[in-house]
Amino acid sequence: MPMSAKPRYMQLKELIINQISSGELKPRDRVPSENDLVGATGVSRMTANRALRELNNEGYVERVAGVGTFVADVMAASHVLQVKNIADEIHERGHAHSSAVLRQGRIRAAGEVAKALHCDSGDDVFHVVLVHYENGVPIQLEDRFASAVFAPDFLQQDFTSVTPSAYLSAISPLQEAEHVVRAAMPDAETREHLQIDENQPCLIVIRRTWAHGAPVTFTRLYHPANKYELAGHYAPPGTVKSTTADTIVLRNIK
Amino acid sequence: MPMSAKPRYMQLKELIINQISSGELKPRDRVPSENDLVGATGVSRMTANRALRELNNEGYVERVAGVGTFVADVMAASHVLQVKNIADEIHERGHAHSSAVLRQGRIRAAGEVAKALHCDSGDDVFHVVLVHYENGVPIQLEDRFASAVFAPDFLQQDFTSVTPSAYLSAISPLQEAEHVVRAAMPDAETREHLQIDENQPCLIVIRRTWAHGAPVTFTRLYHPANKYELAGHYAPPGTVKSTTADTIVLRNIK
DNA sequence: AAGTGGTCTAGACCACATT
DNA sequence: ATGTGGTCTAGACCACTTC
Repeated sequence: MPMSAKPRYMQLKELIINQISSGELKPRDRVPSENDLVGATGVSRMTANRALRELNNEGYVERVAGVGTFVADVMAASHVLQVKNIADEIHERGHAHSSAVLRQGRIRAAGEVAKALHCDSGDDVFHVVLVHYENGVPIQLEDRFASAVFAPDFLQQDFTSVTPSAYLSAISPLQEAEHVVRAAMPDAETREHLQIDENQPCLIVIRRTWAHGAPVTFTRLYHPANKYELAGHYAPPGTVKSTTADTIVLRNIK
Repeated sequence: MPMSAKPRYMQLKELIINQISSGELKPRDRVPSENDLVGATGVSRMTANRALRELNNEGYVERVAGVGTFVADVMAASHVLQVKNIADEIHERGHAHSSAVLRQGRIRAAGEVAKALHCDSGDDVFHVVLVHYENGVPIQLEDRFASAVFAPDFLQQDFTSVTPSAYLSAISPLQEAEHVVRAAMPDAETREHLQIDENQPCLIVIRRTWAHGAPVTFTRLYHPANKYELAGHYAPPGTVKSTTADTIVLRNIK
């Protein structure tokens, strides 16, 4: 009965998306099979198939023939503009990653930070500053704020072994991301931490991520402009099946 | 008869993609309807429907209920990392766009340019340099090289009325794009053209686009870093139906 | 053997555009 | 009136994994 405004496959999709968004279904959880949906909702199998197939194409779930359908892992994986872990990027280049934590604590949100995280000035948020090294060369200063309610164990983490990005991704899949890329001259402190040459700018990536409809992290990433650049490649869908979104990664210049 | 390696809907998709890639089907051309495919290939309508529906999701075609299916316009439109026309961006902000052509001619490809366009050193390529102004303020220096075989009328265009980007998009839909974002100090000439303050870096976007499997343009875009930034937003598929890829636009700071 | 996803069929009804 | 896409059904066969 296509009386209802929305088609049935769409209703099924929204049903499952809501369960994922609310946390009712967590990453790696099993999603109702096509036959489950047929039995539970009375649709035909083709309709259930379309719902799950589209959720798969959109990155919400993973399907394995003969096994089942599962909530997509970690995050909408390669979807969110390749929010790749800096440590993974470095390891993929065959280099050694290390990092130093300059600060890890609690801070009162104010101004830009409060605005970015949708909280009131004076609210407690977590704050971590660390420098990432590639083969001992500093390549990124990470200045990150995280909502306290979202990541209660934030202060107990050892961010030299698991990056903040990896830790936060493990807590909950990110659902939305906002990026800003800027160029600017570094201040004295940044220049020292990144060992930036005199008169060299830095490339700044500002990122905000959402989970469950609310912003959870606000991060500023500073990179020495003469050593690193952002690279992105887009190929038409279908040629590569892995992702529908563009991928952008930080890479060495030259 | 699912004897063939590839599923039939996939074969149909590839058939149509090939016709688009080869230029046999041009933007706005009518694509065979579902019933056409049923009659021509003997598949069921559901199979033809899936092929065309997926091509639509992937941006190759546009479908209009009651009318027909057509090759997607201009380019995989919003797909290629929102390769938006700078003039359109400025107009969307309600501002006035103007531009000045500094150079428009033929040049022998060499070094980086030859490599980027996959042609031999010494081959002729077109070269245009122009400055774009927003309300009279210079915001972008465009340094563009275009394959001569791809755009034979390049030298006859008036790029102050139609930007090179718009002109090239109209010739053929772009199929692949590569971006690099860097920060660097401008050289003296660039600083003068963009009226960049002393000691201010610029944000550089380097873009290469493909059509029909070969690179056709290679462009360097320089922006005053204290006035402009790149902003991108990613929302999960399904929430917004327009595009599956991220969108990144140049925008004012503050 | 049972369950899963992957695909395909041959019908069907609908809302909508064009003619 | 015809053709279009949009959706849905109730079956079917297959390859695969798990038990």
